[in-house]
Amino acid sequence: MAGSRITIKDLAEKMNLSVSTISRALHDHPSIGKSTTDEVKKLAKELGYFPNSVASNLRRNKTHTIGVIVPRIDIHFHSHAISGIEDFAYKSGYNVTIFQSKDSLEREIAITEILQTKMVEGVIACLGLETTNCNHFTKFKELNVPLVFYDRVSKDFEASKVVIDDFEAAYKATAHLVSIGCKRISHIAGNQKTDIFKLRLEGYKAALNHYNIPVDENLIQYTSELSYEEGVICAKNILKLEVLPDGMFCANDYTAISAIQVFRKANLNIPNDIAIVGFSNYPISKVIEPTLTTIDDRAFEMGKATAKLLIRQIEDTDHIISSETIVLKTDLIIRDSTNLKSSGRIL
Amino acid sequence: MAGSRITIKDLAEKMNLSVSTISRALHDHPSIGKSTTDEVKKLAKELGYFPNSVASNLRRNKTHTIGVIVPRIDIHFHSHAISGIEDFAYKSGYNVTIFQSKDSLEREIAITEILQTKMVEGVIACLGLETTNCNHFTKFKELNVPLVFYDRVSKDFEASKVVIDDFEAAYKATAHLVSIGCKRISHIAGNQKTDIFKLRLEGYKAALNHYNIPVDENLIQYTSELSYEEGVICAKNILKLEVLPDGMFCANDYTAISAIQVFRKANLNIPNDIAIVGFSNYPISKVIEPTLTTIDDRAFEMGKATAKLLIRQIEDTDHIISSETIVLKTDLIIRDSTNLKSSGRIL
DNA sequence: TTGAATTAAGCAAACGTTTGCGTGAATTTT
DNA sequence: AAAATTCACGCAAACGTTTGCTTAATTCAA
Repeated sequence: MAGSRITIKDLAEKMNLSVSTISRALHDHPSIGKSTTDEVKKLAKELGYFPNSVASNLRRNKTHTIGVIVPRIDIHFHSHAISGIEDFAYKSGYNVTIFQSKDSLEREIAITEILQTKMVEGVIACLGLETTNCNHFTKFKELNVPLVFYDRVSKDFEASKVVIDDFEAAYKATAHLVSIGCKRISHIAGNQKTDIFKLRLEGYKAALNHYNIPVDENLIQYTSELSYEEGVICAKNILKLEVLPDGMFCANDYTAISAIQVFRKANLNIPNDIAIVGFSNYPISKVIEPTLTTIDDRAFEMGKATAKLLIRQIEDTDHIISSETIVLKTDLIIRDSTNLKSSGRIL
Repeated sequence: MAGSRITIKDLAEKMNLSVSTISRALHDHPSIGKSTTDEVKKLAKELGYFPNSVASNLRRNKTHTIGVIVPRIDIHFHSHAISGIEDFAYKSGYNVTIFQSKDSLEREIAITEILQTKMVEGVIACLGLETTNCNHFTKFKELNVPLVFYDRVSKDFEASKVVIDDFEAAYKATAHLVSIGCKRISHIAGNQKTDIFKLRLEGYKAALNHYNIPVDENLIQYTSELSYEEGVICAKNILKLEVLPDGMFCANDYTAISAIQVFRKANLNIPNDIAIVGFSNYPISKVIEPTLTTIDDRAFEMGKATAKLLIRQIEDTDHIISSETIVLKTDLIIRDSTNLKSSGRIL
């Protein structure tokens, strides 16, 4: 499509210089005279020359491009992570090419194959739900292209990772419920094929254990996608119990919100009858009524940290780093959904 | 970084064939014998050969890459639009490289310059808030690289565009308020430097005119970013009026929600005291209490339509299309925030 | 049994840069 | 004034593909 793009060759002909001289002049190479350098640049500007980075990439074996694979772009968490990735990458002179796996293993594999052909200098990935093994990522190791996973990572695959401490966050959330006096704490869990949701469940259980509260499987609802709709179903299931819980930790904010609403429609008071903690700090959480206590998952920060780590590995020429795992701190944001009124439950 | 990538040349040497034969065999060129074609492919697979698309791109003058410029990725609307873009592009064999302008004109310009060097085959852009003229996009025209704007477009710049009919949507939203009996309708407006927000204001005014309701500037609140926080301020300003409005059309959902909450805290009933319509159909809108009547802005569809139009133009070899504008229909989604109880206001 | 057509492959240029090496000329050193 | 150094630039290969043009061998038609 490049209509009649000006090339270095054109400049060379116009100036009766060799292409190598032009190239060097444009890069301020010291072996080119100051005056010619200036004239070359001047002419380049006049003619509207701009370099063809594809050619340059080929020759220099560098693309300054990183490939990003996410399940879906339109999920709040990922769009924020991607924003962090793009922002850091841009400032470091890298471009990001984005692919969504749509949680399909097949598509995820196809994407890795595309990335392989594109000479990307690094890859960032967040695993799809269907992904249980990471064999399709080994090619990047073989090719020496740095790879960093974020959020949904594989325990079994040795690679750099950036995660939040889901276990600790869930523990913290559950402990918070205990600390305000909850004795029967329910949990809406995510897909247990995904480590992060497994960890959230484990953190929940660990906190209960620590406070000598028996784990009651009846209080645990499992979902496959943690969708709002699934949350409604889970909450309704909870309502069917003979003895209701007095606290609830949900593996994301959507389910927490649906639970709030189902419970309120059943004339339960949040937090006094059931205190609720979500996970992710979605914008909605500070707007819902009551505002939702939740875990801030640091999506933007995570994206930024991921890009930073990746670029460090790309630019670490002596390949000393083999793999590195960064665990980001989370924050428990306490809001009204766990803010018991003094008139509330007796501790 | 490409450690020891297998190239066509390697295959050629191993098989005592020329590189051109290998290349043709890999592409099922008819002038290569069936048997050699098969053998070449077999060896390619064995050795783990995969093409270097950078080299191929350079030679063929095609990158199958489209560049996307958005203000921010982490805004719900854009993340959905990008999702639509990526999805359609992927299925059509294109990759997307994403940049966020952060609403900075300077950065937007810098991005267009980067894109120019990258041989992208097409560009999709949503203008940043600071962008008032589009001179930095003319280079794409000159280079014959197709360009499609979406959502925030420039009236003065001739190019393909995909938009929703903001005027009609705003008109529809306002008319809906009138239809349920509102007589004093307020508006929270967006940045008037941006066409879409101007159109929303105009649609609002047009509907009032049509129903012979005088436009009262006191009822119109202007914001610069339509943020939640600005919405709170606007709503509080409205509360200071001597005569309160009985309806309100907000240029986005965030401000609508903040208004709902401010009004409720002031002991006003939504919708009976003030009925409220938002804009964009953010996920939060169907979850807030009361659920919010709003305009569905078709973000995903818009992204998809944009990518479709762009790719059509890329592949339209005889460059017949000069520019095309697609206007997407919007839907008014009626929910509780305008669902007057029969016990409500007397019509 | 020729000549023509077909088949299967190779040669080499091209895409636009970058870069190691080479080379005269100008400048400096001794 | 000769030698050494520096300066400013050119030559040509290279990055990995693709592709127009040839070419040699085979097959076919008459």
